[in-house]
Amino acid sequence: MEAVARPLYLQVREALTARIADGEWKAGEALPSEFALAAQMGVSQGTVRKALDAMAADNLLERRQGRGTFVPEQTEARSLFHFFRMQDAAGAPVVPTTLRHAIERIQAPADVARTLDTGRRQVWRIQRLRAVGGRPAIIEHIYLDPQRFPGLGPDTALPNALYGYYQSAAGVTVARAEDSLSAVAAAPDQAAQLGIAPGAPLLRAHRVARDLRGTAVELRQSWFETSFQHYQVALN
Amino acid sequence: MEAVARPLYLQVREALTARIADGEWKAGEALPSEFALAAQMGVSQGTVRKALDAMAADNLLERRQGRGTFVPEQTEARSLFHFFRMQDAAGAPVVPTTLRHAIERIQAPADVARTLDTGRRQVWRIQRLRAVGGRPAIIEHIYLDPQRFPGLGPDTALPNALYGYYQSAAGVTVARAEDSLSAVAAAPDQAAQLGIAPGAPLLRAHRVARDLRGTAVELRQSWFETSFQHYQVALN
DNA sequence: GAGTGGTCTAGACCACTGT
DNA sequence: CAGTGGTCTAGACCACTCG
Repeated sequence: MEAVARPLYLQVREALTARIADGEWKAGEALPSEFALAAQMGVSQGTVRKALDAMAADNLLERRQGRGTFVPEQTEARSLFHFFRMQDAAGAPVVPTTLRHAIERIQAPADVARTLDTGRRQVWRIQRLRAVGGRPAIIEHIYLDPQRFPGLGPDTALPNALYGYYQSAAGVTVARAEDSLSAVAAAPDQAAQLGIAPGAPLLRAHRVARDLRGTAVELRQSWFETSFQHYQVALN
Repeated sequence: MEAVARPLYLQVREALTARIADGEWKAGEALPSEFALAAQMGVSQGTVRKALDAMAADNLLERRQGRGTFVPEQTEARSLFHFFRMQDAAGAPVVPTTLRHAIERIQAPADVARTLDTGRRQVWRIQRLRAVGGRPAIIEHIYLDPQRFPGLGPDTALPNALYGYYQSAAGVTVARAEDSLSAVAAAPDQAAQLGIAPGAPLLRAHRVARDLRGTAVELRQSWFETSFQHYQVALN
């Protein structure tokens, strides 16, 4: 049984995605020109263009007229724009800072082990308390597979935006994520950290982040104090 | 001062969007073929195709190979898929039913009047209590401008999915929306309606829905009881 | 079989970037 | 200036739908 032939431009797209995932071009570097890629892959320039345009639409590439086609860098601004949806009452993006964090190696909870496919191995858990406008506002629990993040340790210094760190330190590119949102009551220890009353409402986000190949690389739980910030979603 | 010439395919896209908004083709009807449109508008078929593809990507059109290019109908399935993001614990889409509703004409709160641009006029407010799996789970307050919905009255029978009603009864197509999410404590009357404890956490969504021209046509506040359903968001 | 959108190619010209 | 992506055109062929 032969699979149905997929369109050429999708094959080109997958081949290029795989080459990026393999590190053939690193973050910030340019791919060869459309004509060069077309010659390499034995297709027309128009077909390469269609593949590149589709990848750019999914934020897997950045095209700059007159310069080239680039593998995006997970800069802090880019991470915030794509993967952080909190805005203040005026609709302006919110930039959180980290007040404190802790990194531990723990036995993976069942759902974490299942999602990250870590089997019986231990996982890293990063806990962070983050502030918005100087005020404690976000609690995060982040789970990572030590096999994919060998450089991580209890004393690793972490930047504000983790996805840039994943990329530069472990070669892991977060390409997309899914958030599952609900409202929960603040537990006593959460309330103490955030300086609010126990039982006060918090917005909880359960996130699975995936790399270019679609493999889950991060599981994150966040609790947001939403009296002065909102989670913004565009629907169309 | 002449504005910079925009690309032809964007001009084509805007012209077609305006013609759809004007009702030249109604929901469910097909546009002329690519070649016919190209001849009409004096551009090549490839340029029309680029405009149509972009509109299809934004859910403004539906293309079906061998059949034609259609103006989408706001069926219940489509509305749910595009504008309702609740899923149950298993990740399956949730289909709410309406338990009861009330339609009143009220003085518009300031933010409603500003968003819908109704000035000093009164507005319609639709209140609904909705159930998921037979269990009260969602409270909605929906604000509409009577000038855009002249057929609406206190005794109007409403279907489950309002956006289909907007389209068929008032010729208003909801093309996109923005949700702003936060967590709040249930007020006593809300708790009573939902059968939960006062102060229990609810997920609140503040929505502005816009038509094809980008004009705000609906303002909606929803409160979700999220112990058995979640608001799902894809990020990329 | 006629008509539709989907794919693929080829080539021309424009707009922007860096040297 | 050379090289890049962006736009526009033209034409061929394929896959699907319907009568």
